[in-house]
Amino acid sequence: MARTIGSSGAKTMEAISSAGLDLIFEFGYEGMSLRQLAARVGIRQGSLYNHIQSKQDLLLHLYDRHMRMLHAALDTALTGAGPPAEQLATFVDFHVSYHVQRKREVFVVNSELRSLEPANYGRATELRRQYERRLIDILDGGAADGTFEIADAPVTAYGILGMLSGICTWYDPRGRLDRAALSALYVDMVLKSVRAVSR
Amino acid sequence: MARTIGSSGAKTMEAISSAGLDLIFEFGYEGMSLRQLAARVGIRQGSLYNHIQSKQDLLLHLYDRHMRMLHAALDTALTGAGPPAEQLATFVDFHVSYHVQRKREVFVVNSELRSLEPANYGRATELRRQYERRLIDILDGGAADGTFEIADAPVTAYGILGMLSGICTWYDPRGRLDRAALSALYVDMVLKSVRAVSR
DNA sequence: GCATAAAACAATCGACCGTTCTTTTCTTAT
DNA sequence: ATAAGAAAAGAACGGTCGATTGTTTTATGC
Repeated sequence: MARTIGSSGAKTMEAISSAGLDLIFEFGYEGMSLRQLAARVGIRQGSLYNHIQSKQDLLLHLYDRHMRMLHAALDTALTGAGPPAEQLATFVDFHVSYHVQRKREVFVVNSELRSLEPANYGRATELRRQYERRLIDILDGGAADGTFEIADAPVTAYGILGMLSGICTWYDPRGRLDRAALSALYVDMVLKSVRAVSR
Repeated sequence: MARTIGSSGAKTMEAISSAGLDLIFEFGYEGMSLRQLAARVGIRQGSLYNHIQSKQDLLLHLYDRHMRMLHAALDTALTGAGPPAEQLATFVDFHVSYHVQRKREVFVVNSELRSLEPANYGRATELRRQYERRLIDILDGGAADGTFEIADAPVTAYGILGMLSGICTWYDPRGRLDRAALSALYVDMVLKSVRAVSR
């Protein structure tokens, strides 16, 4: 026996990415073994190397894919947003929704940065820095026209992002709050925290 | 050669805990090897087992030690705090200060929970739940007497804790803000976010 | 100062790690 | 129909892992 009926490269790579995300979410990058991953995909461990160059390469692939999606989705969400308060509300709503829908991706990206090798780490943090920059710019804009009261835009941004990013560590879709209620709650909190007039 | 001059059980265990914290902070629990740890402590790897039962036991030890300190320190900080707004301000100030001073402990505890075996995991999350409970109670108190406007106390608490706990992932003591300034900024943000009258 | 316990050593275990290589089978374009 | 290439199986590799054992050395209480 060797190659099984119906196998296809693209589908297998997608299965590897998806299962890899699950396993890293559950056990961490170091804690996941390629044998585990192969077993879950339904192939032998050696066969993984028809699709990835190395374990590190898989992590980088997952990271890049996620960050590209995140930036693109944020672009779409912010298109046509008006004054700073509305921009901020839109940003928060987007961020919450994205984190609820993609818990695993976000958690992996936030917690496994340190497992990236130095060369990859630099590029990865730069992508994250760009994302943070988007929020800082919104805060600066609101501070400039007097909408917001902010002591330090970057630190405020880190605080907001920390608050929202924590969601993926505890949110349970079967819980008390649905996505919309959660988003509304956090939009309200954030706007108040920078003393913006609520929409 | 065997036991070295000046060796002492308690001192060695302390060195193991300290070095273990550093290594887990840097490489993660799965990423740290006991050989690495022993080398940093200055003993052979087998000698570690004179002080710990297993690698897992070390992680649990670090977790317990940290949580006990955290609860005790919070008790002290909250002693004699007055009305809800002051309690909340005290809580935030305490939490920020603690996170700044004990970056490594907090990061390890927050990010390596999943590496605890099921039996240990349950007890560990219970300790964390108790800590969250302290904040939820403060929020409930403020909501009851009209000081705070809160949609959902637990979710608000998770938001606040996420915001503050993120500090240990980016804070640099050599940076723009010192501990006091950082604390003041976050106290202000949190109080405003629940629409409490500032002190 | 001697007996006992504590703490370090060296050596080793089996298991598992990421990765490579060869062989076989399936798919697809001609 | 067939050749070519992709994708799988499967065996094997050198290393490293956490953990155990037996021995030797040091510290300490009587």
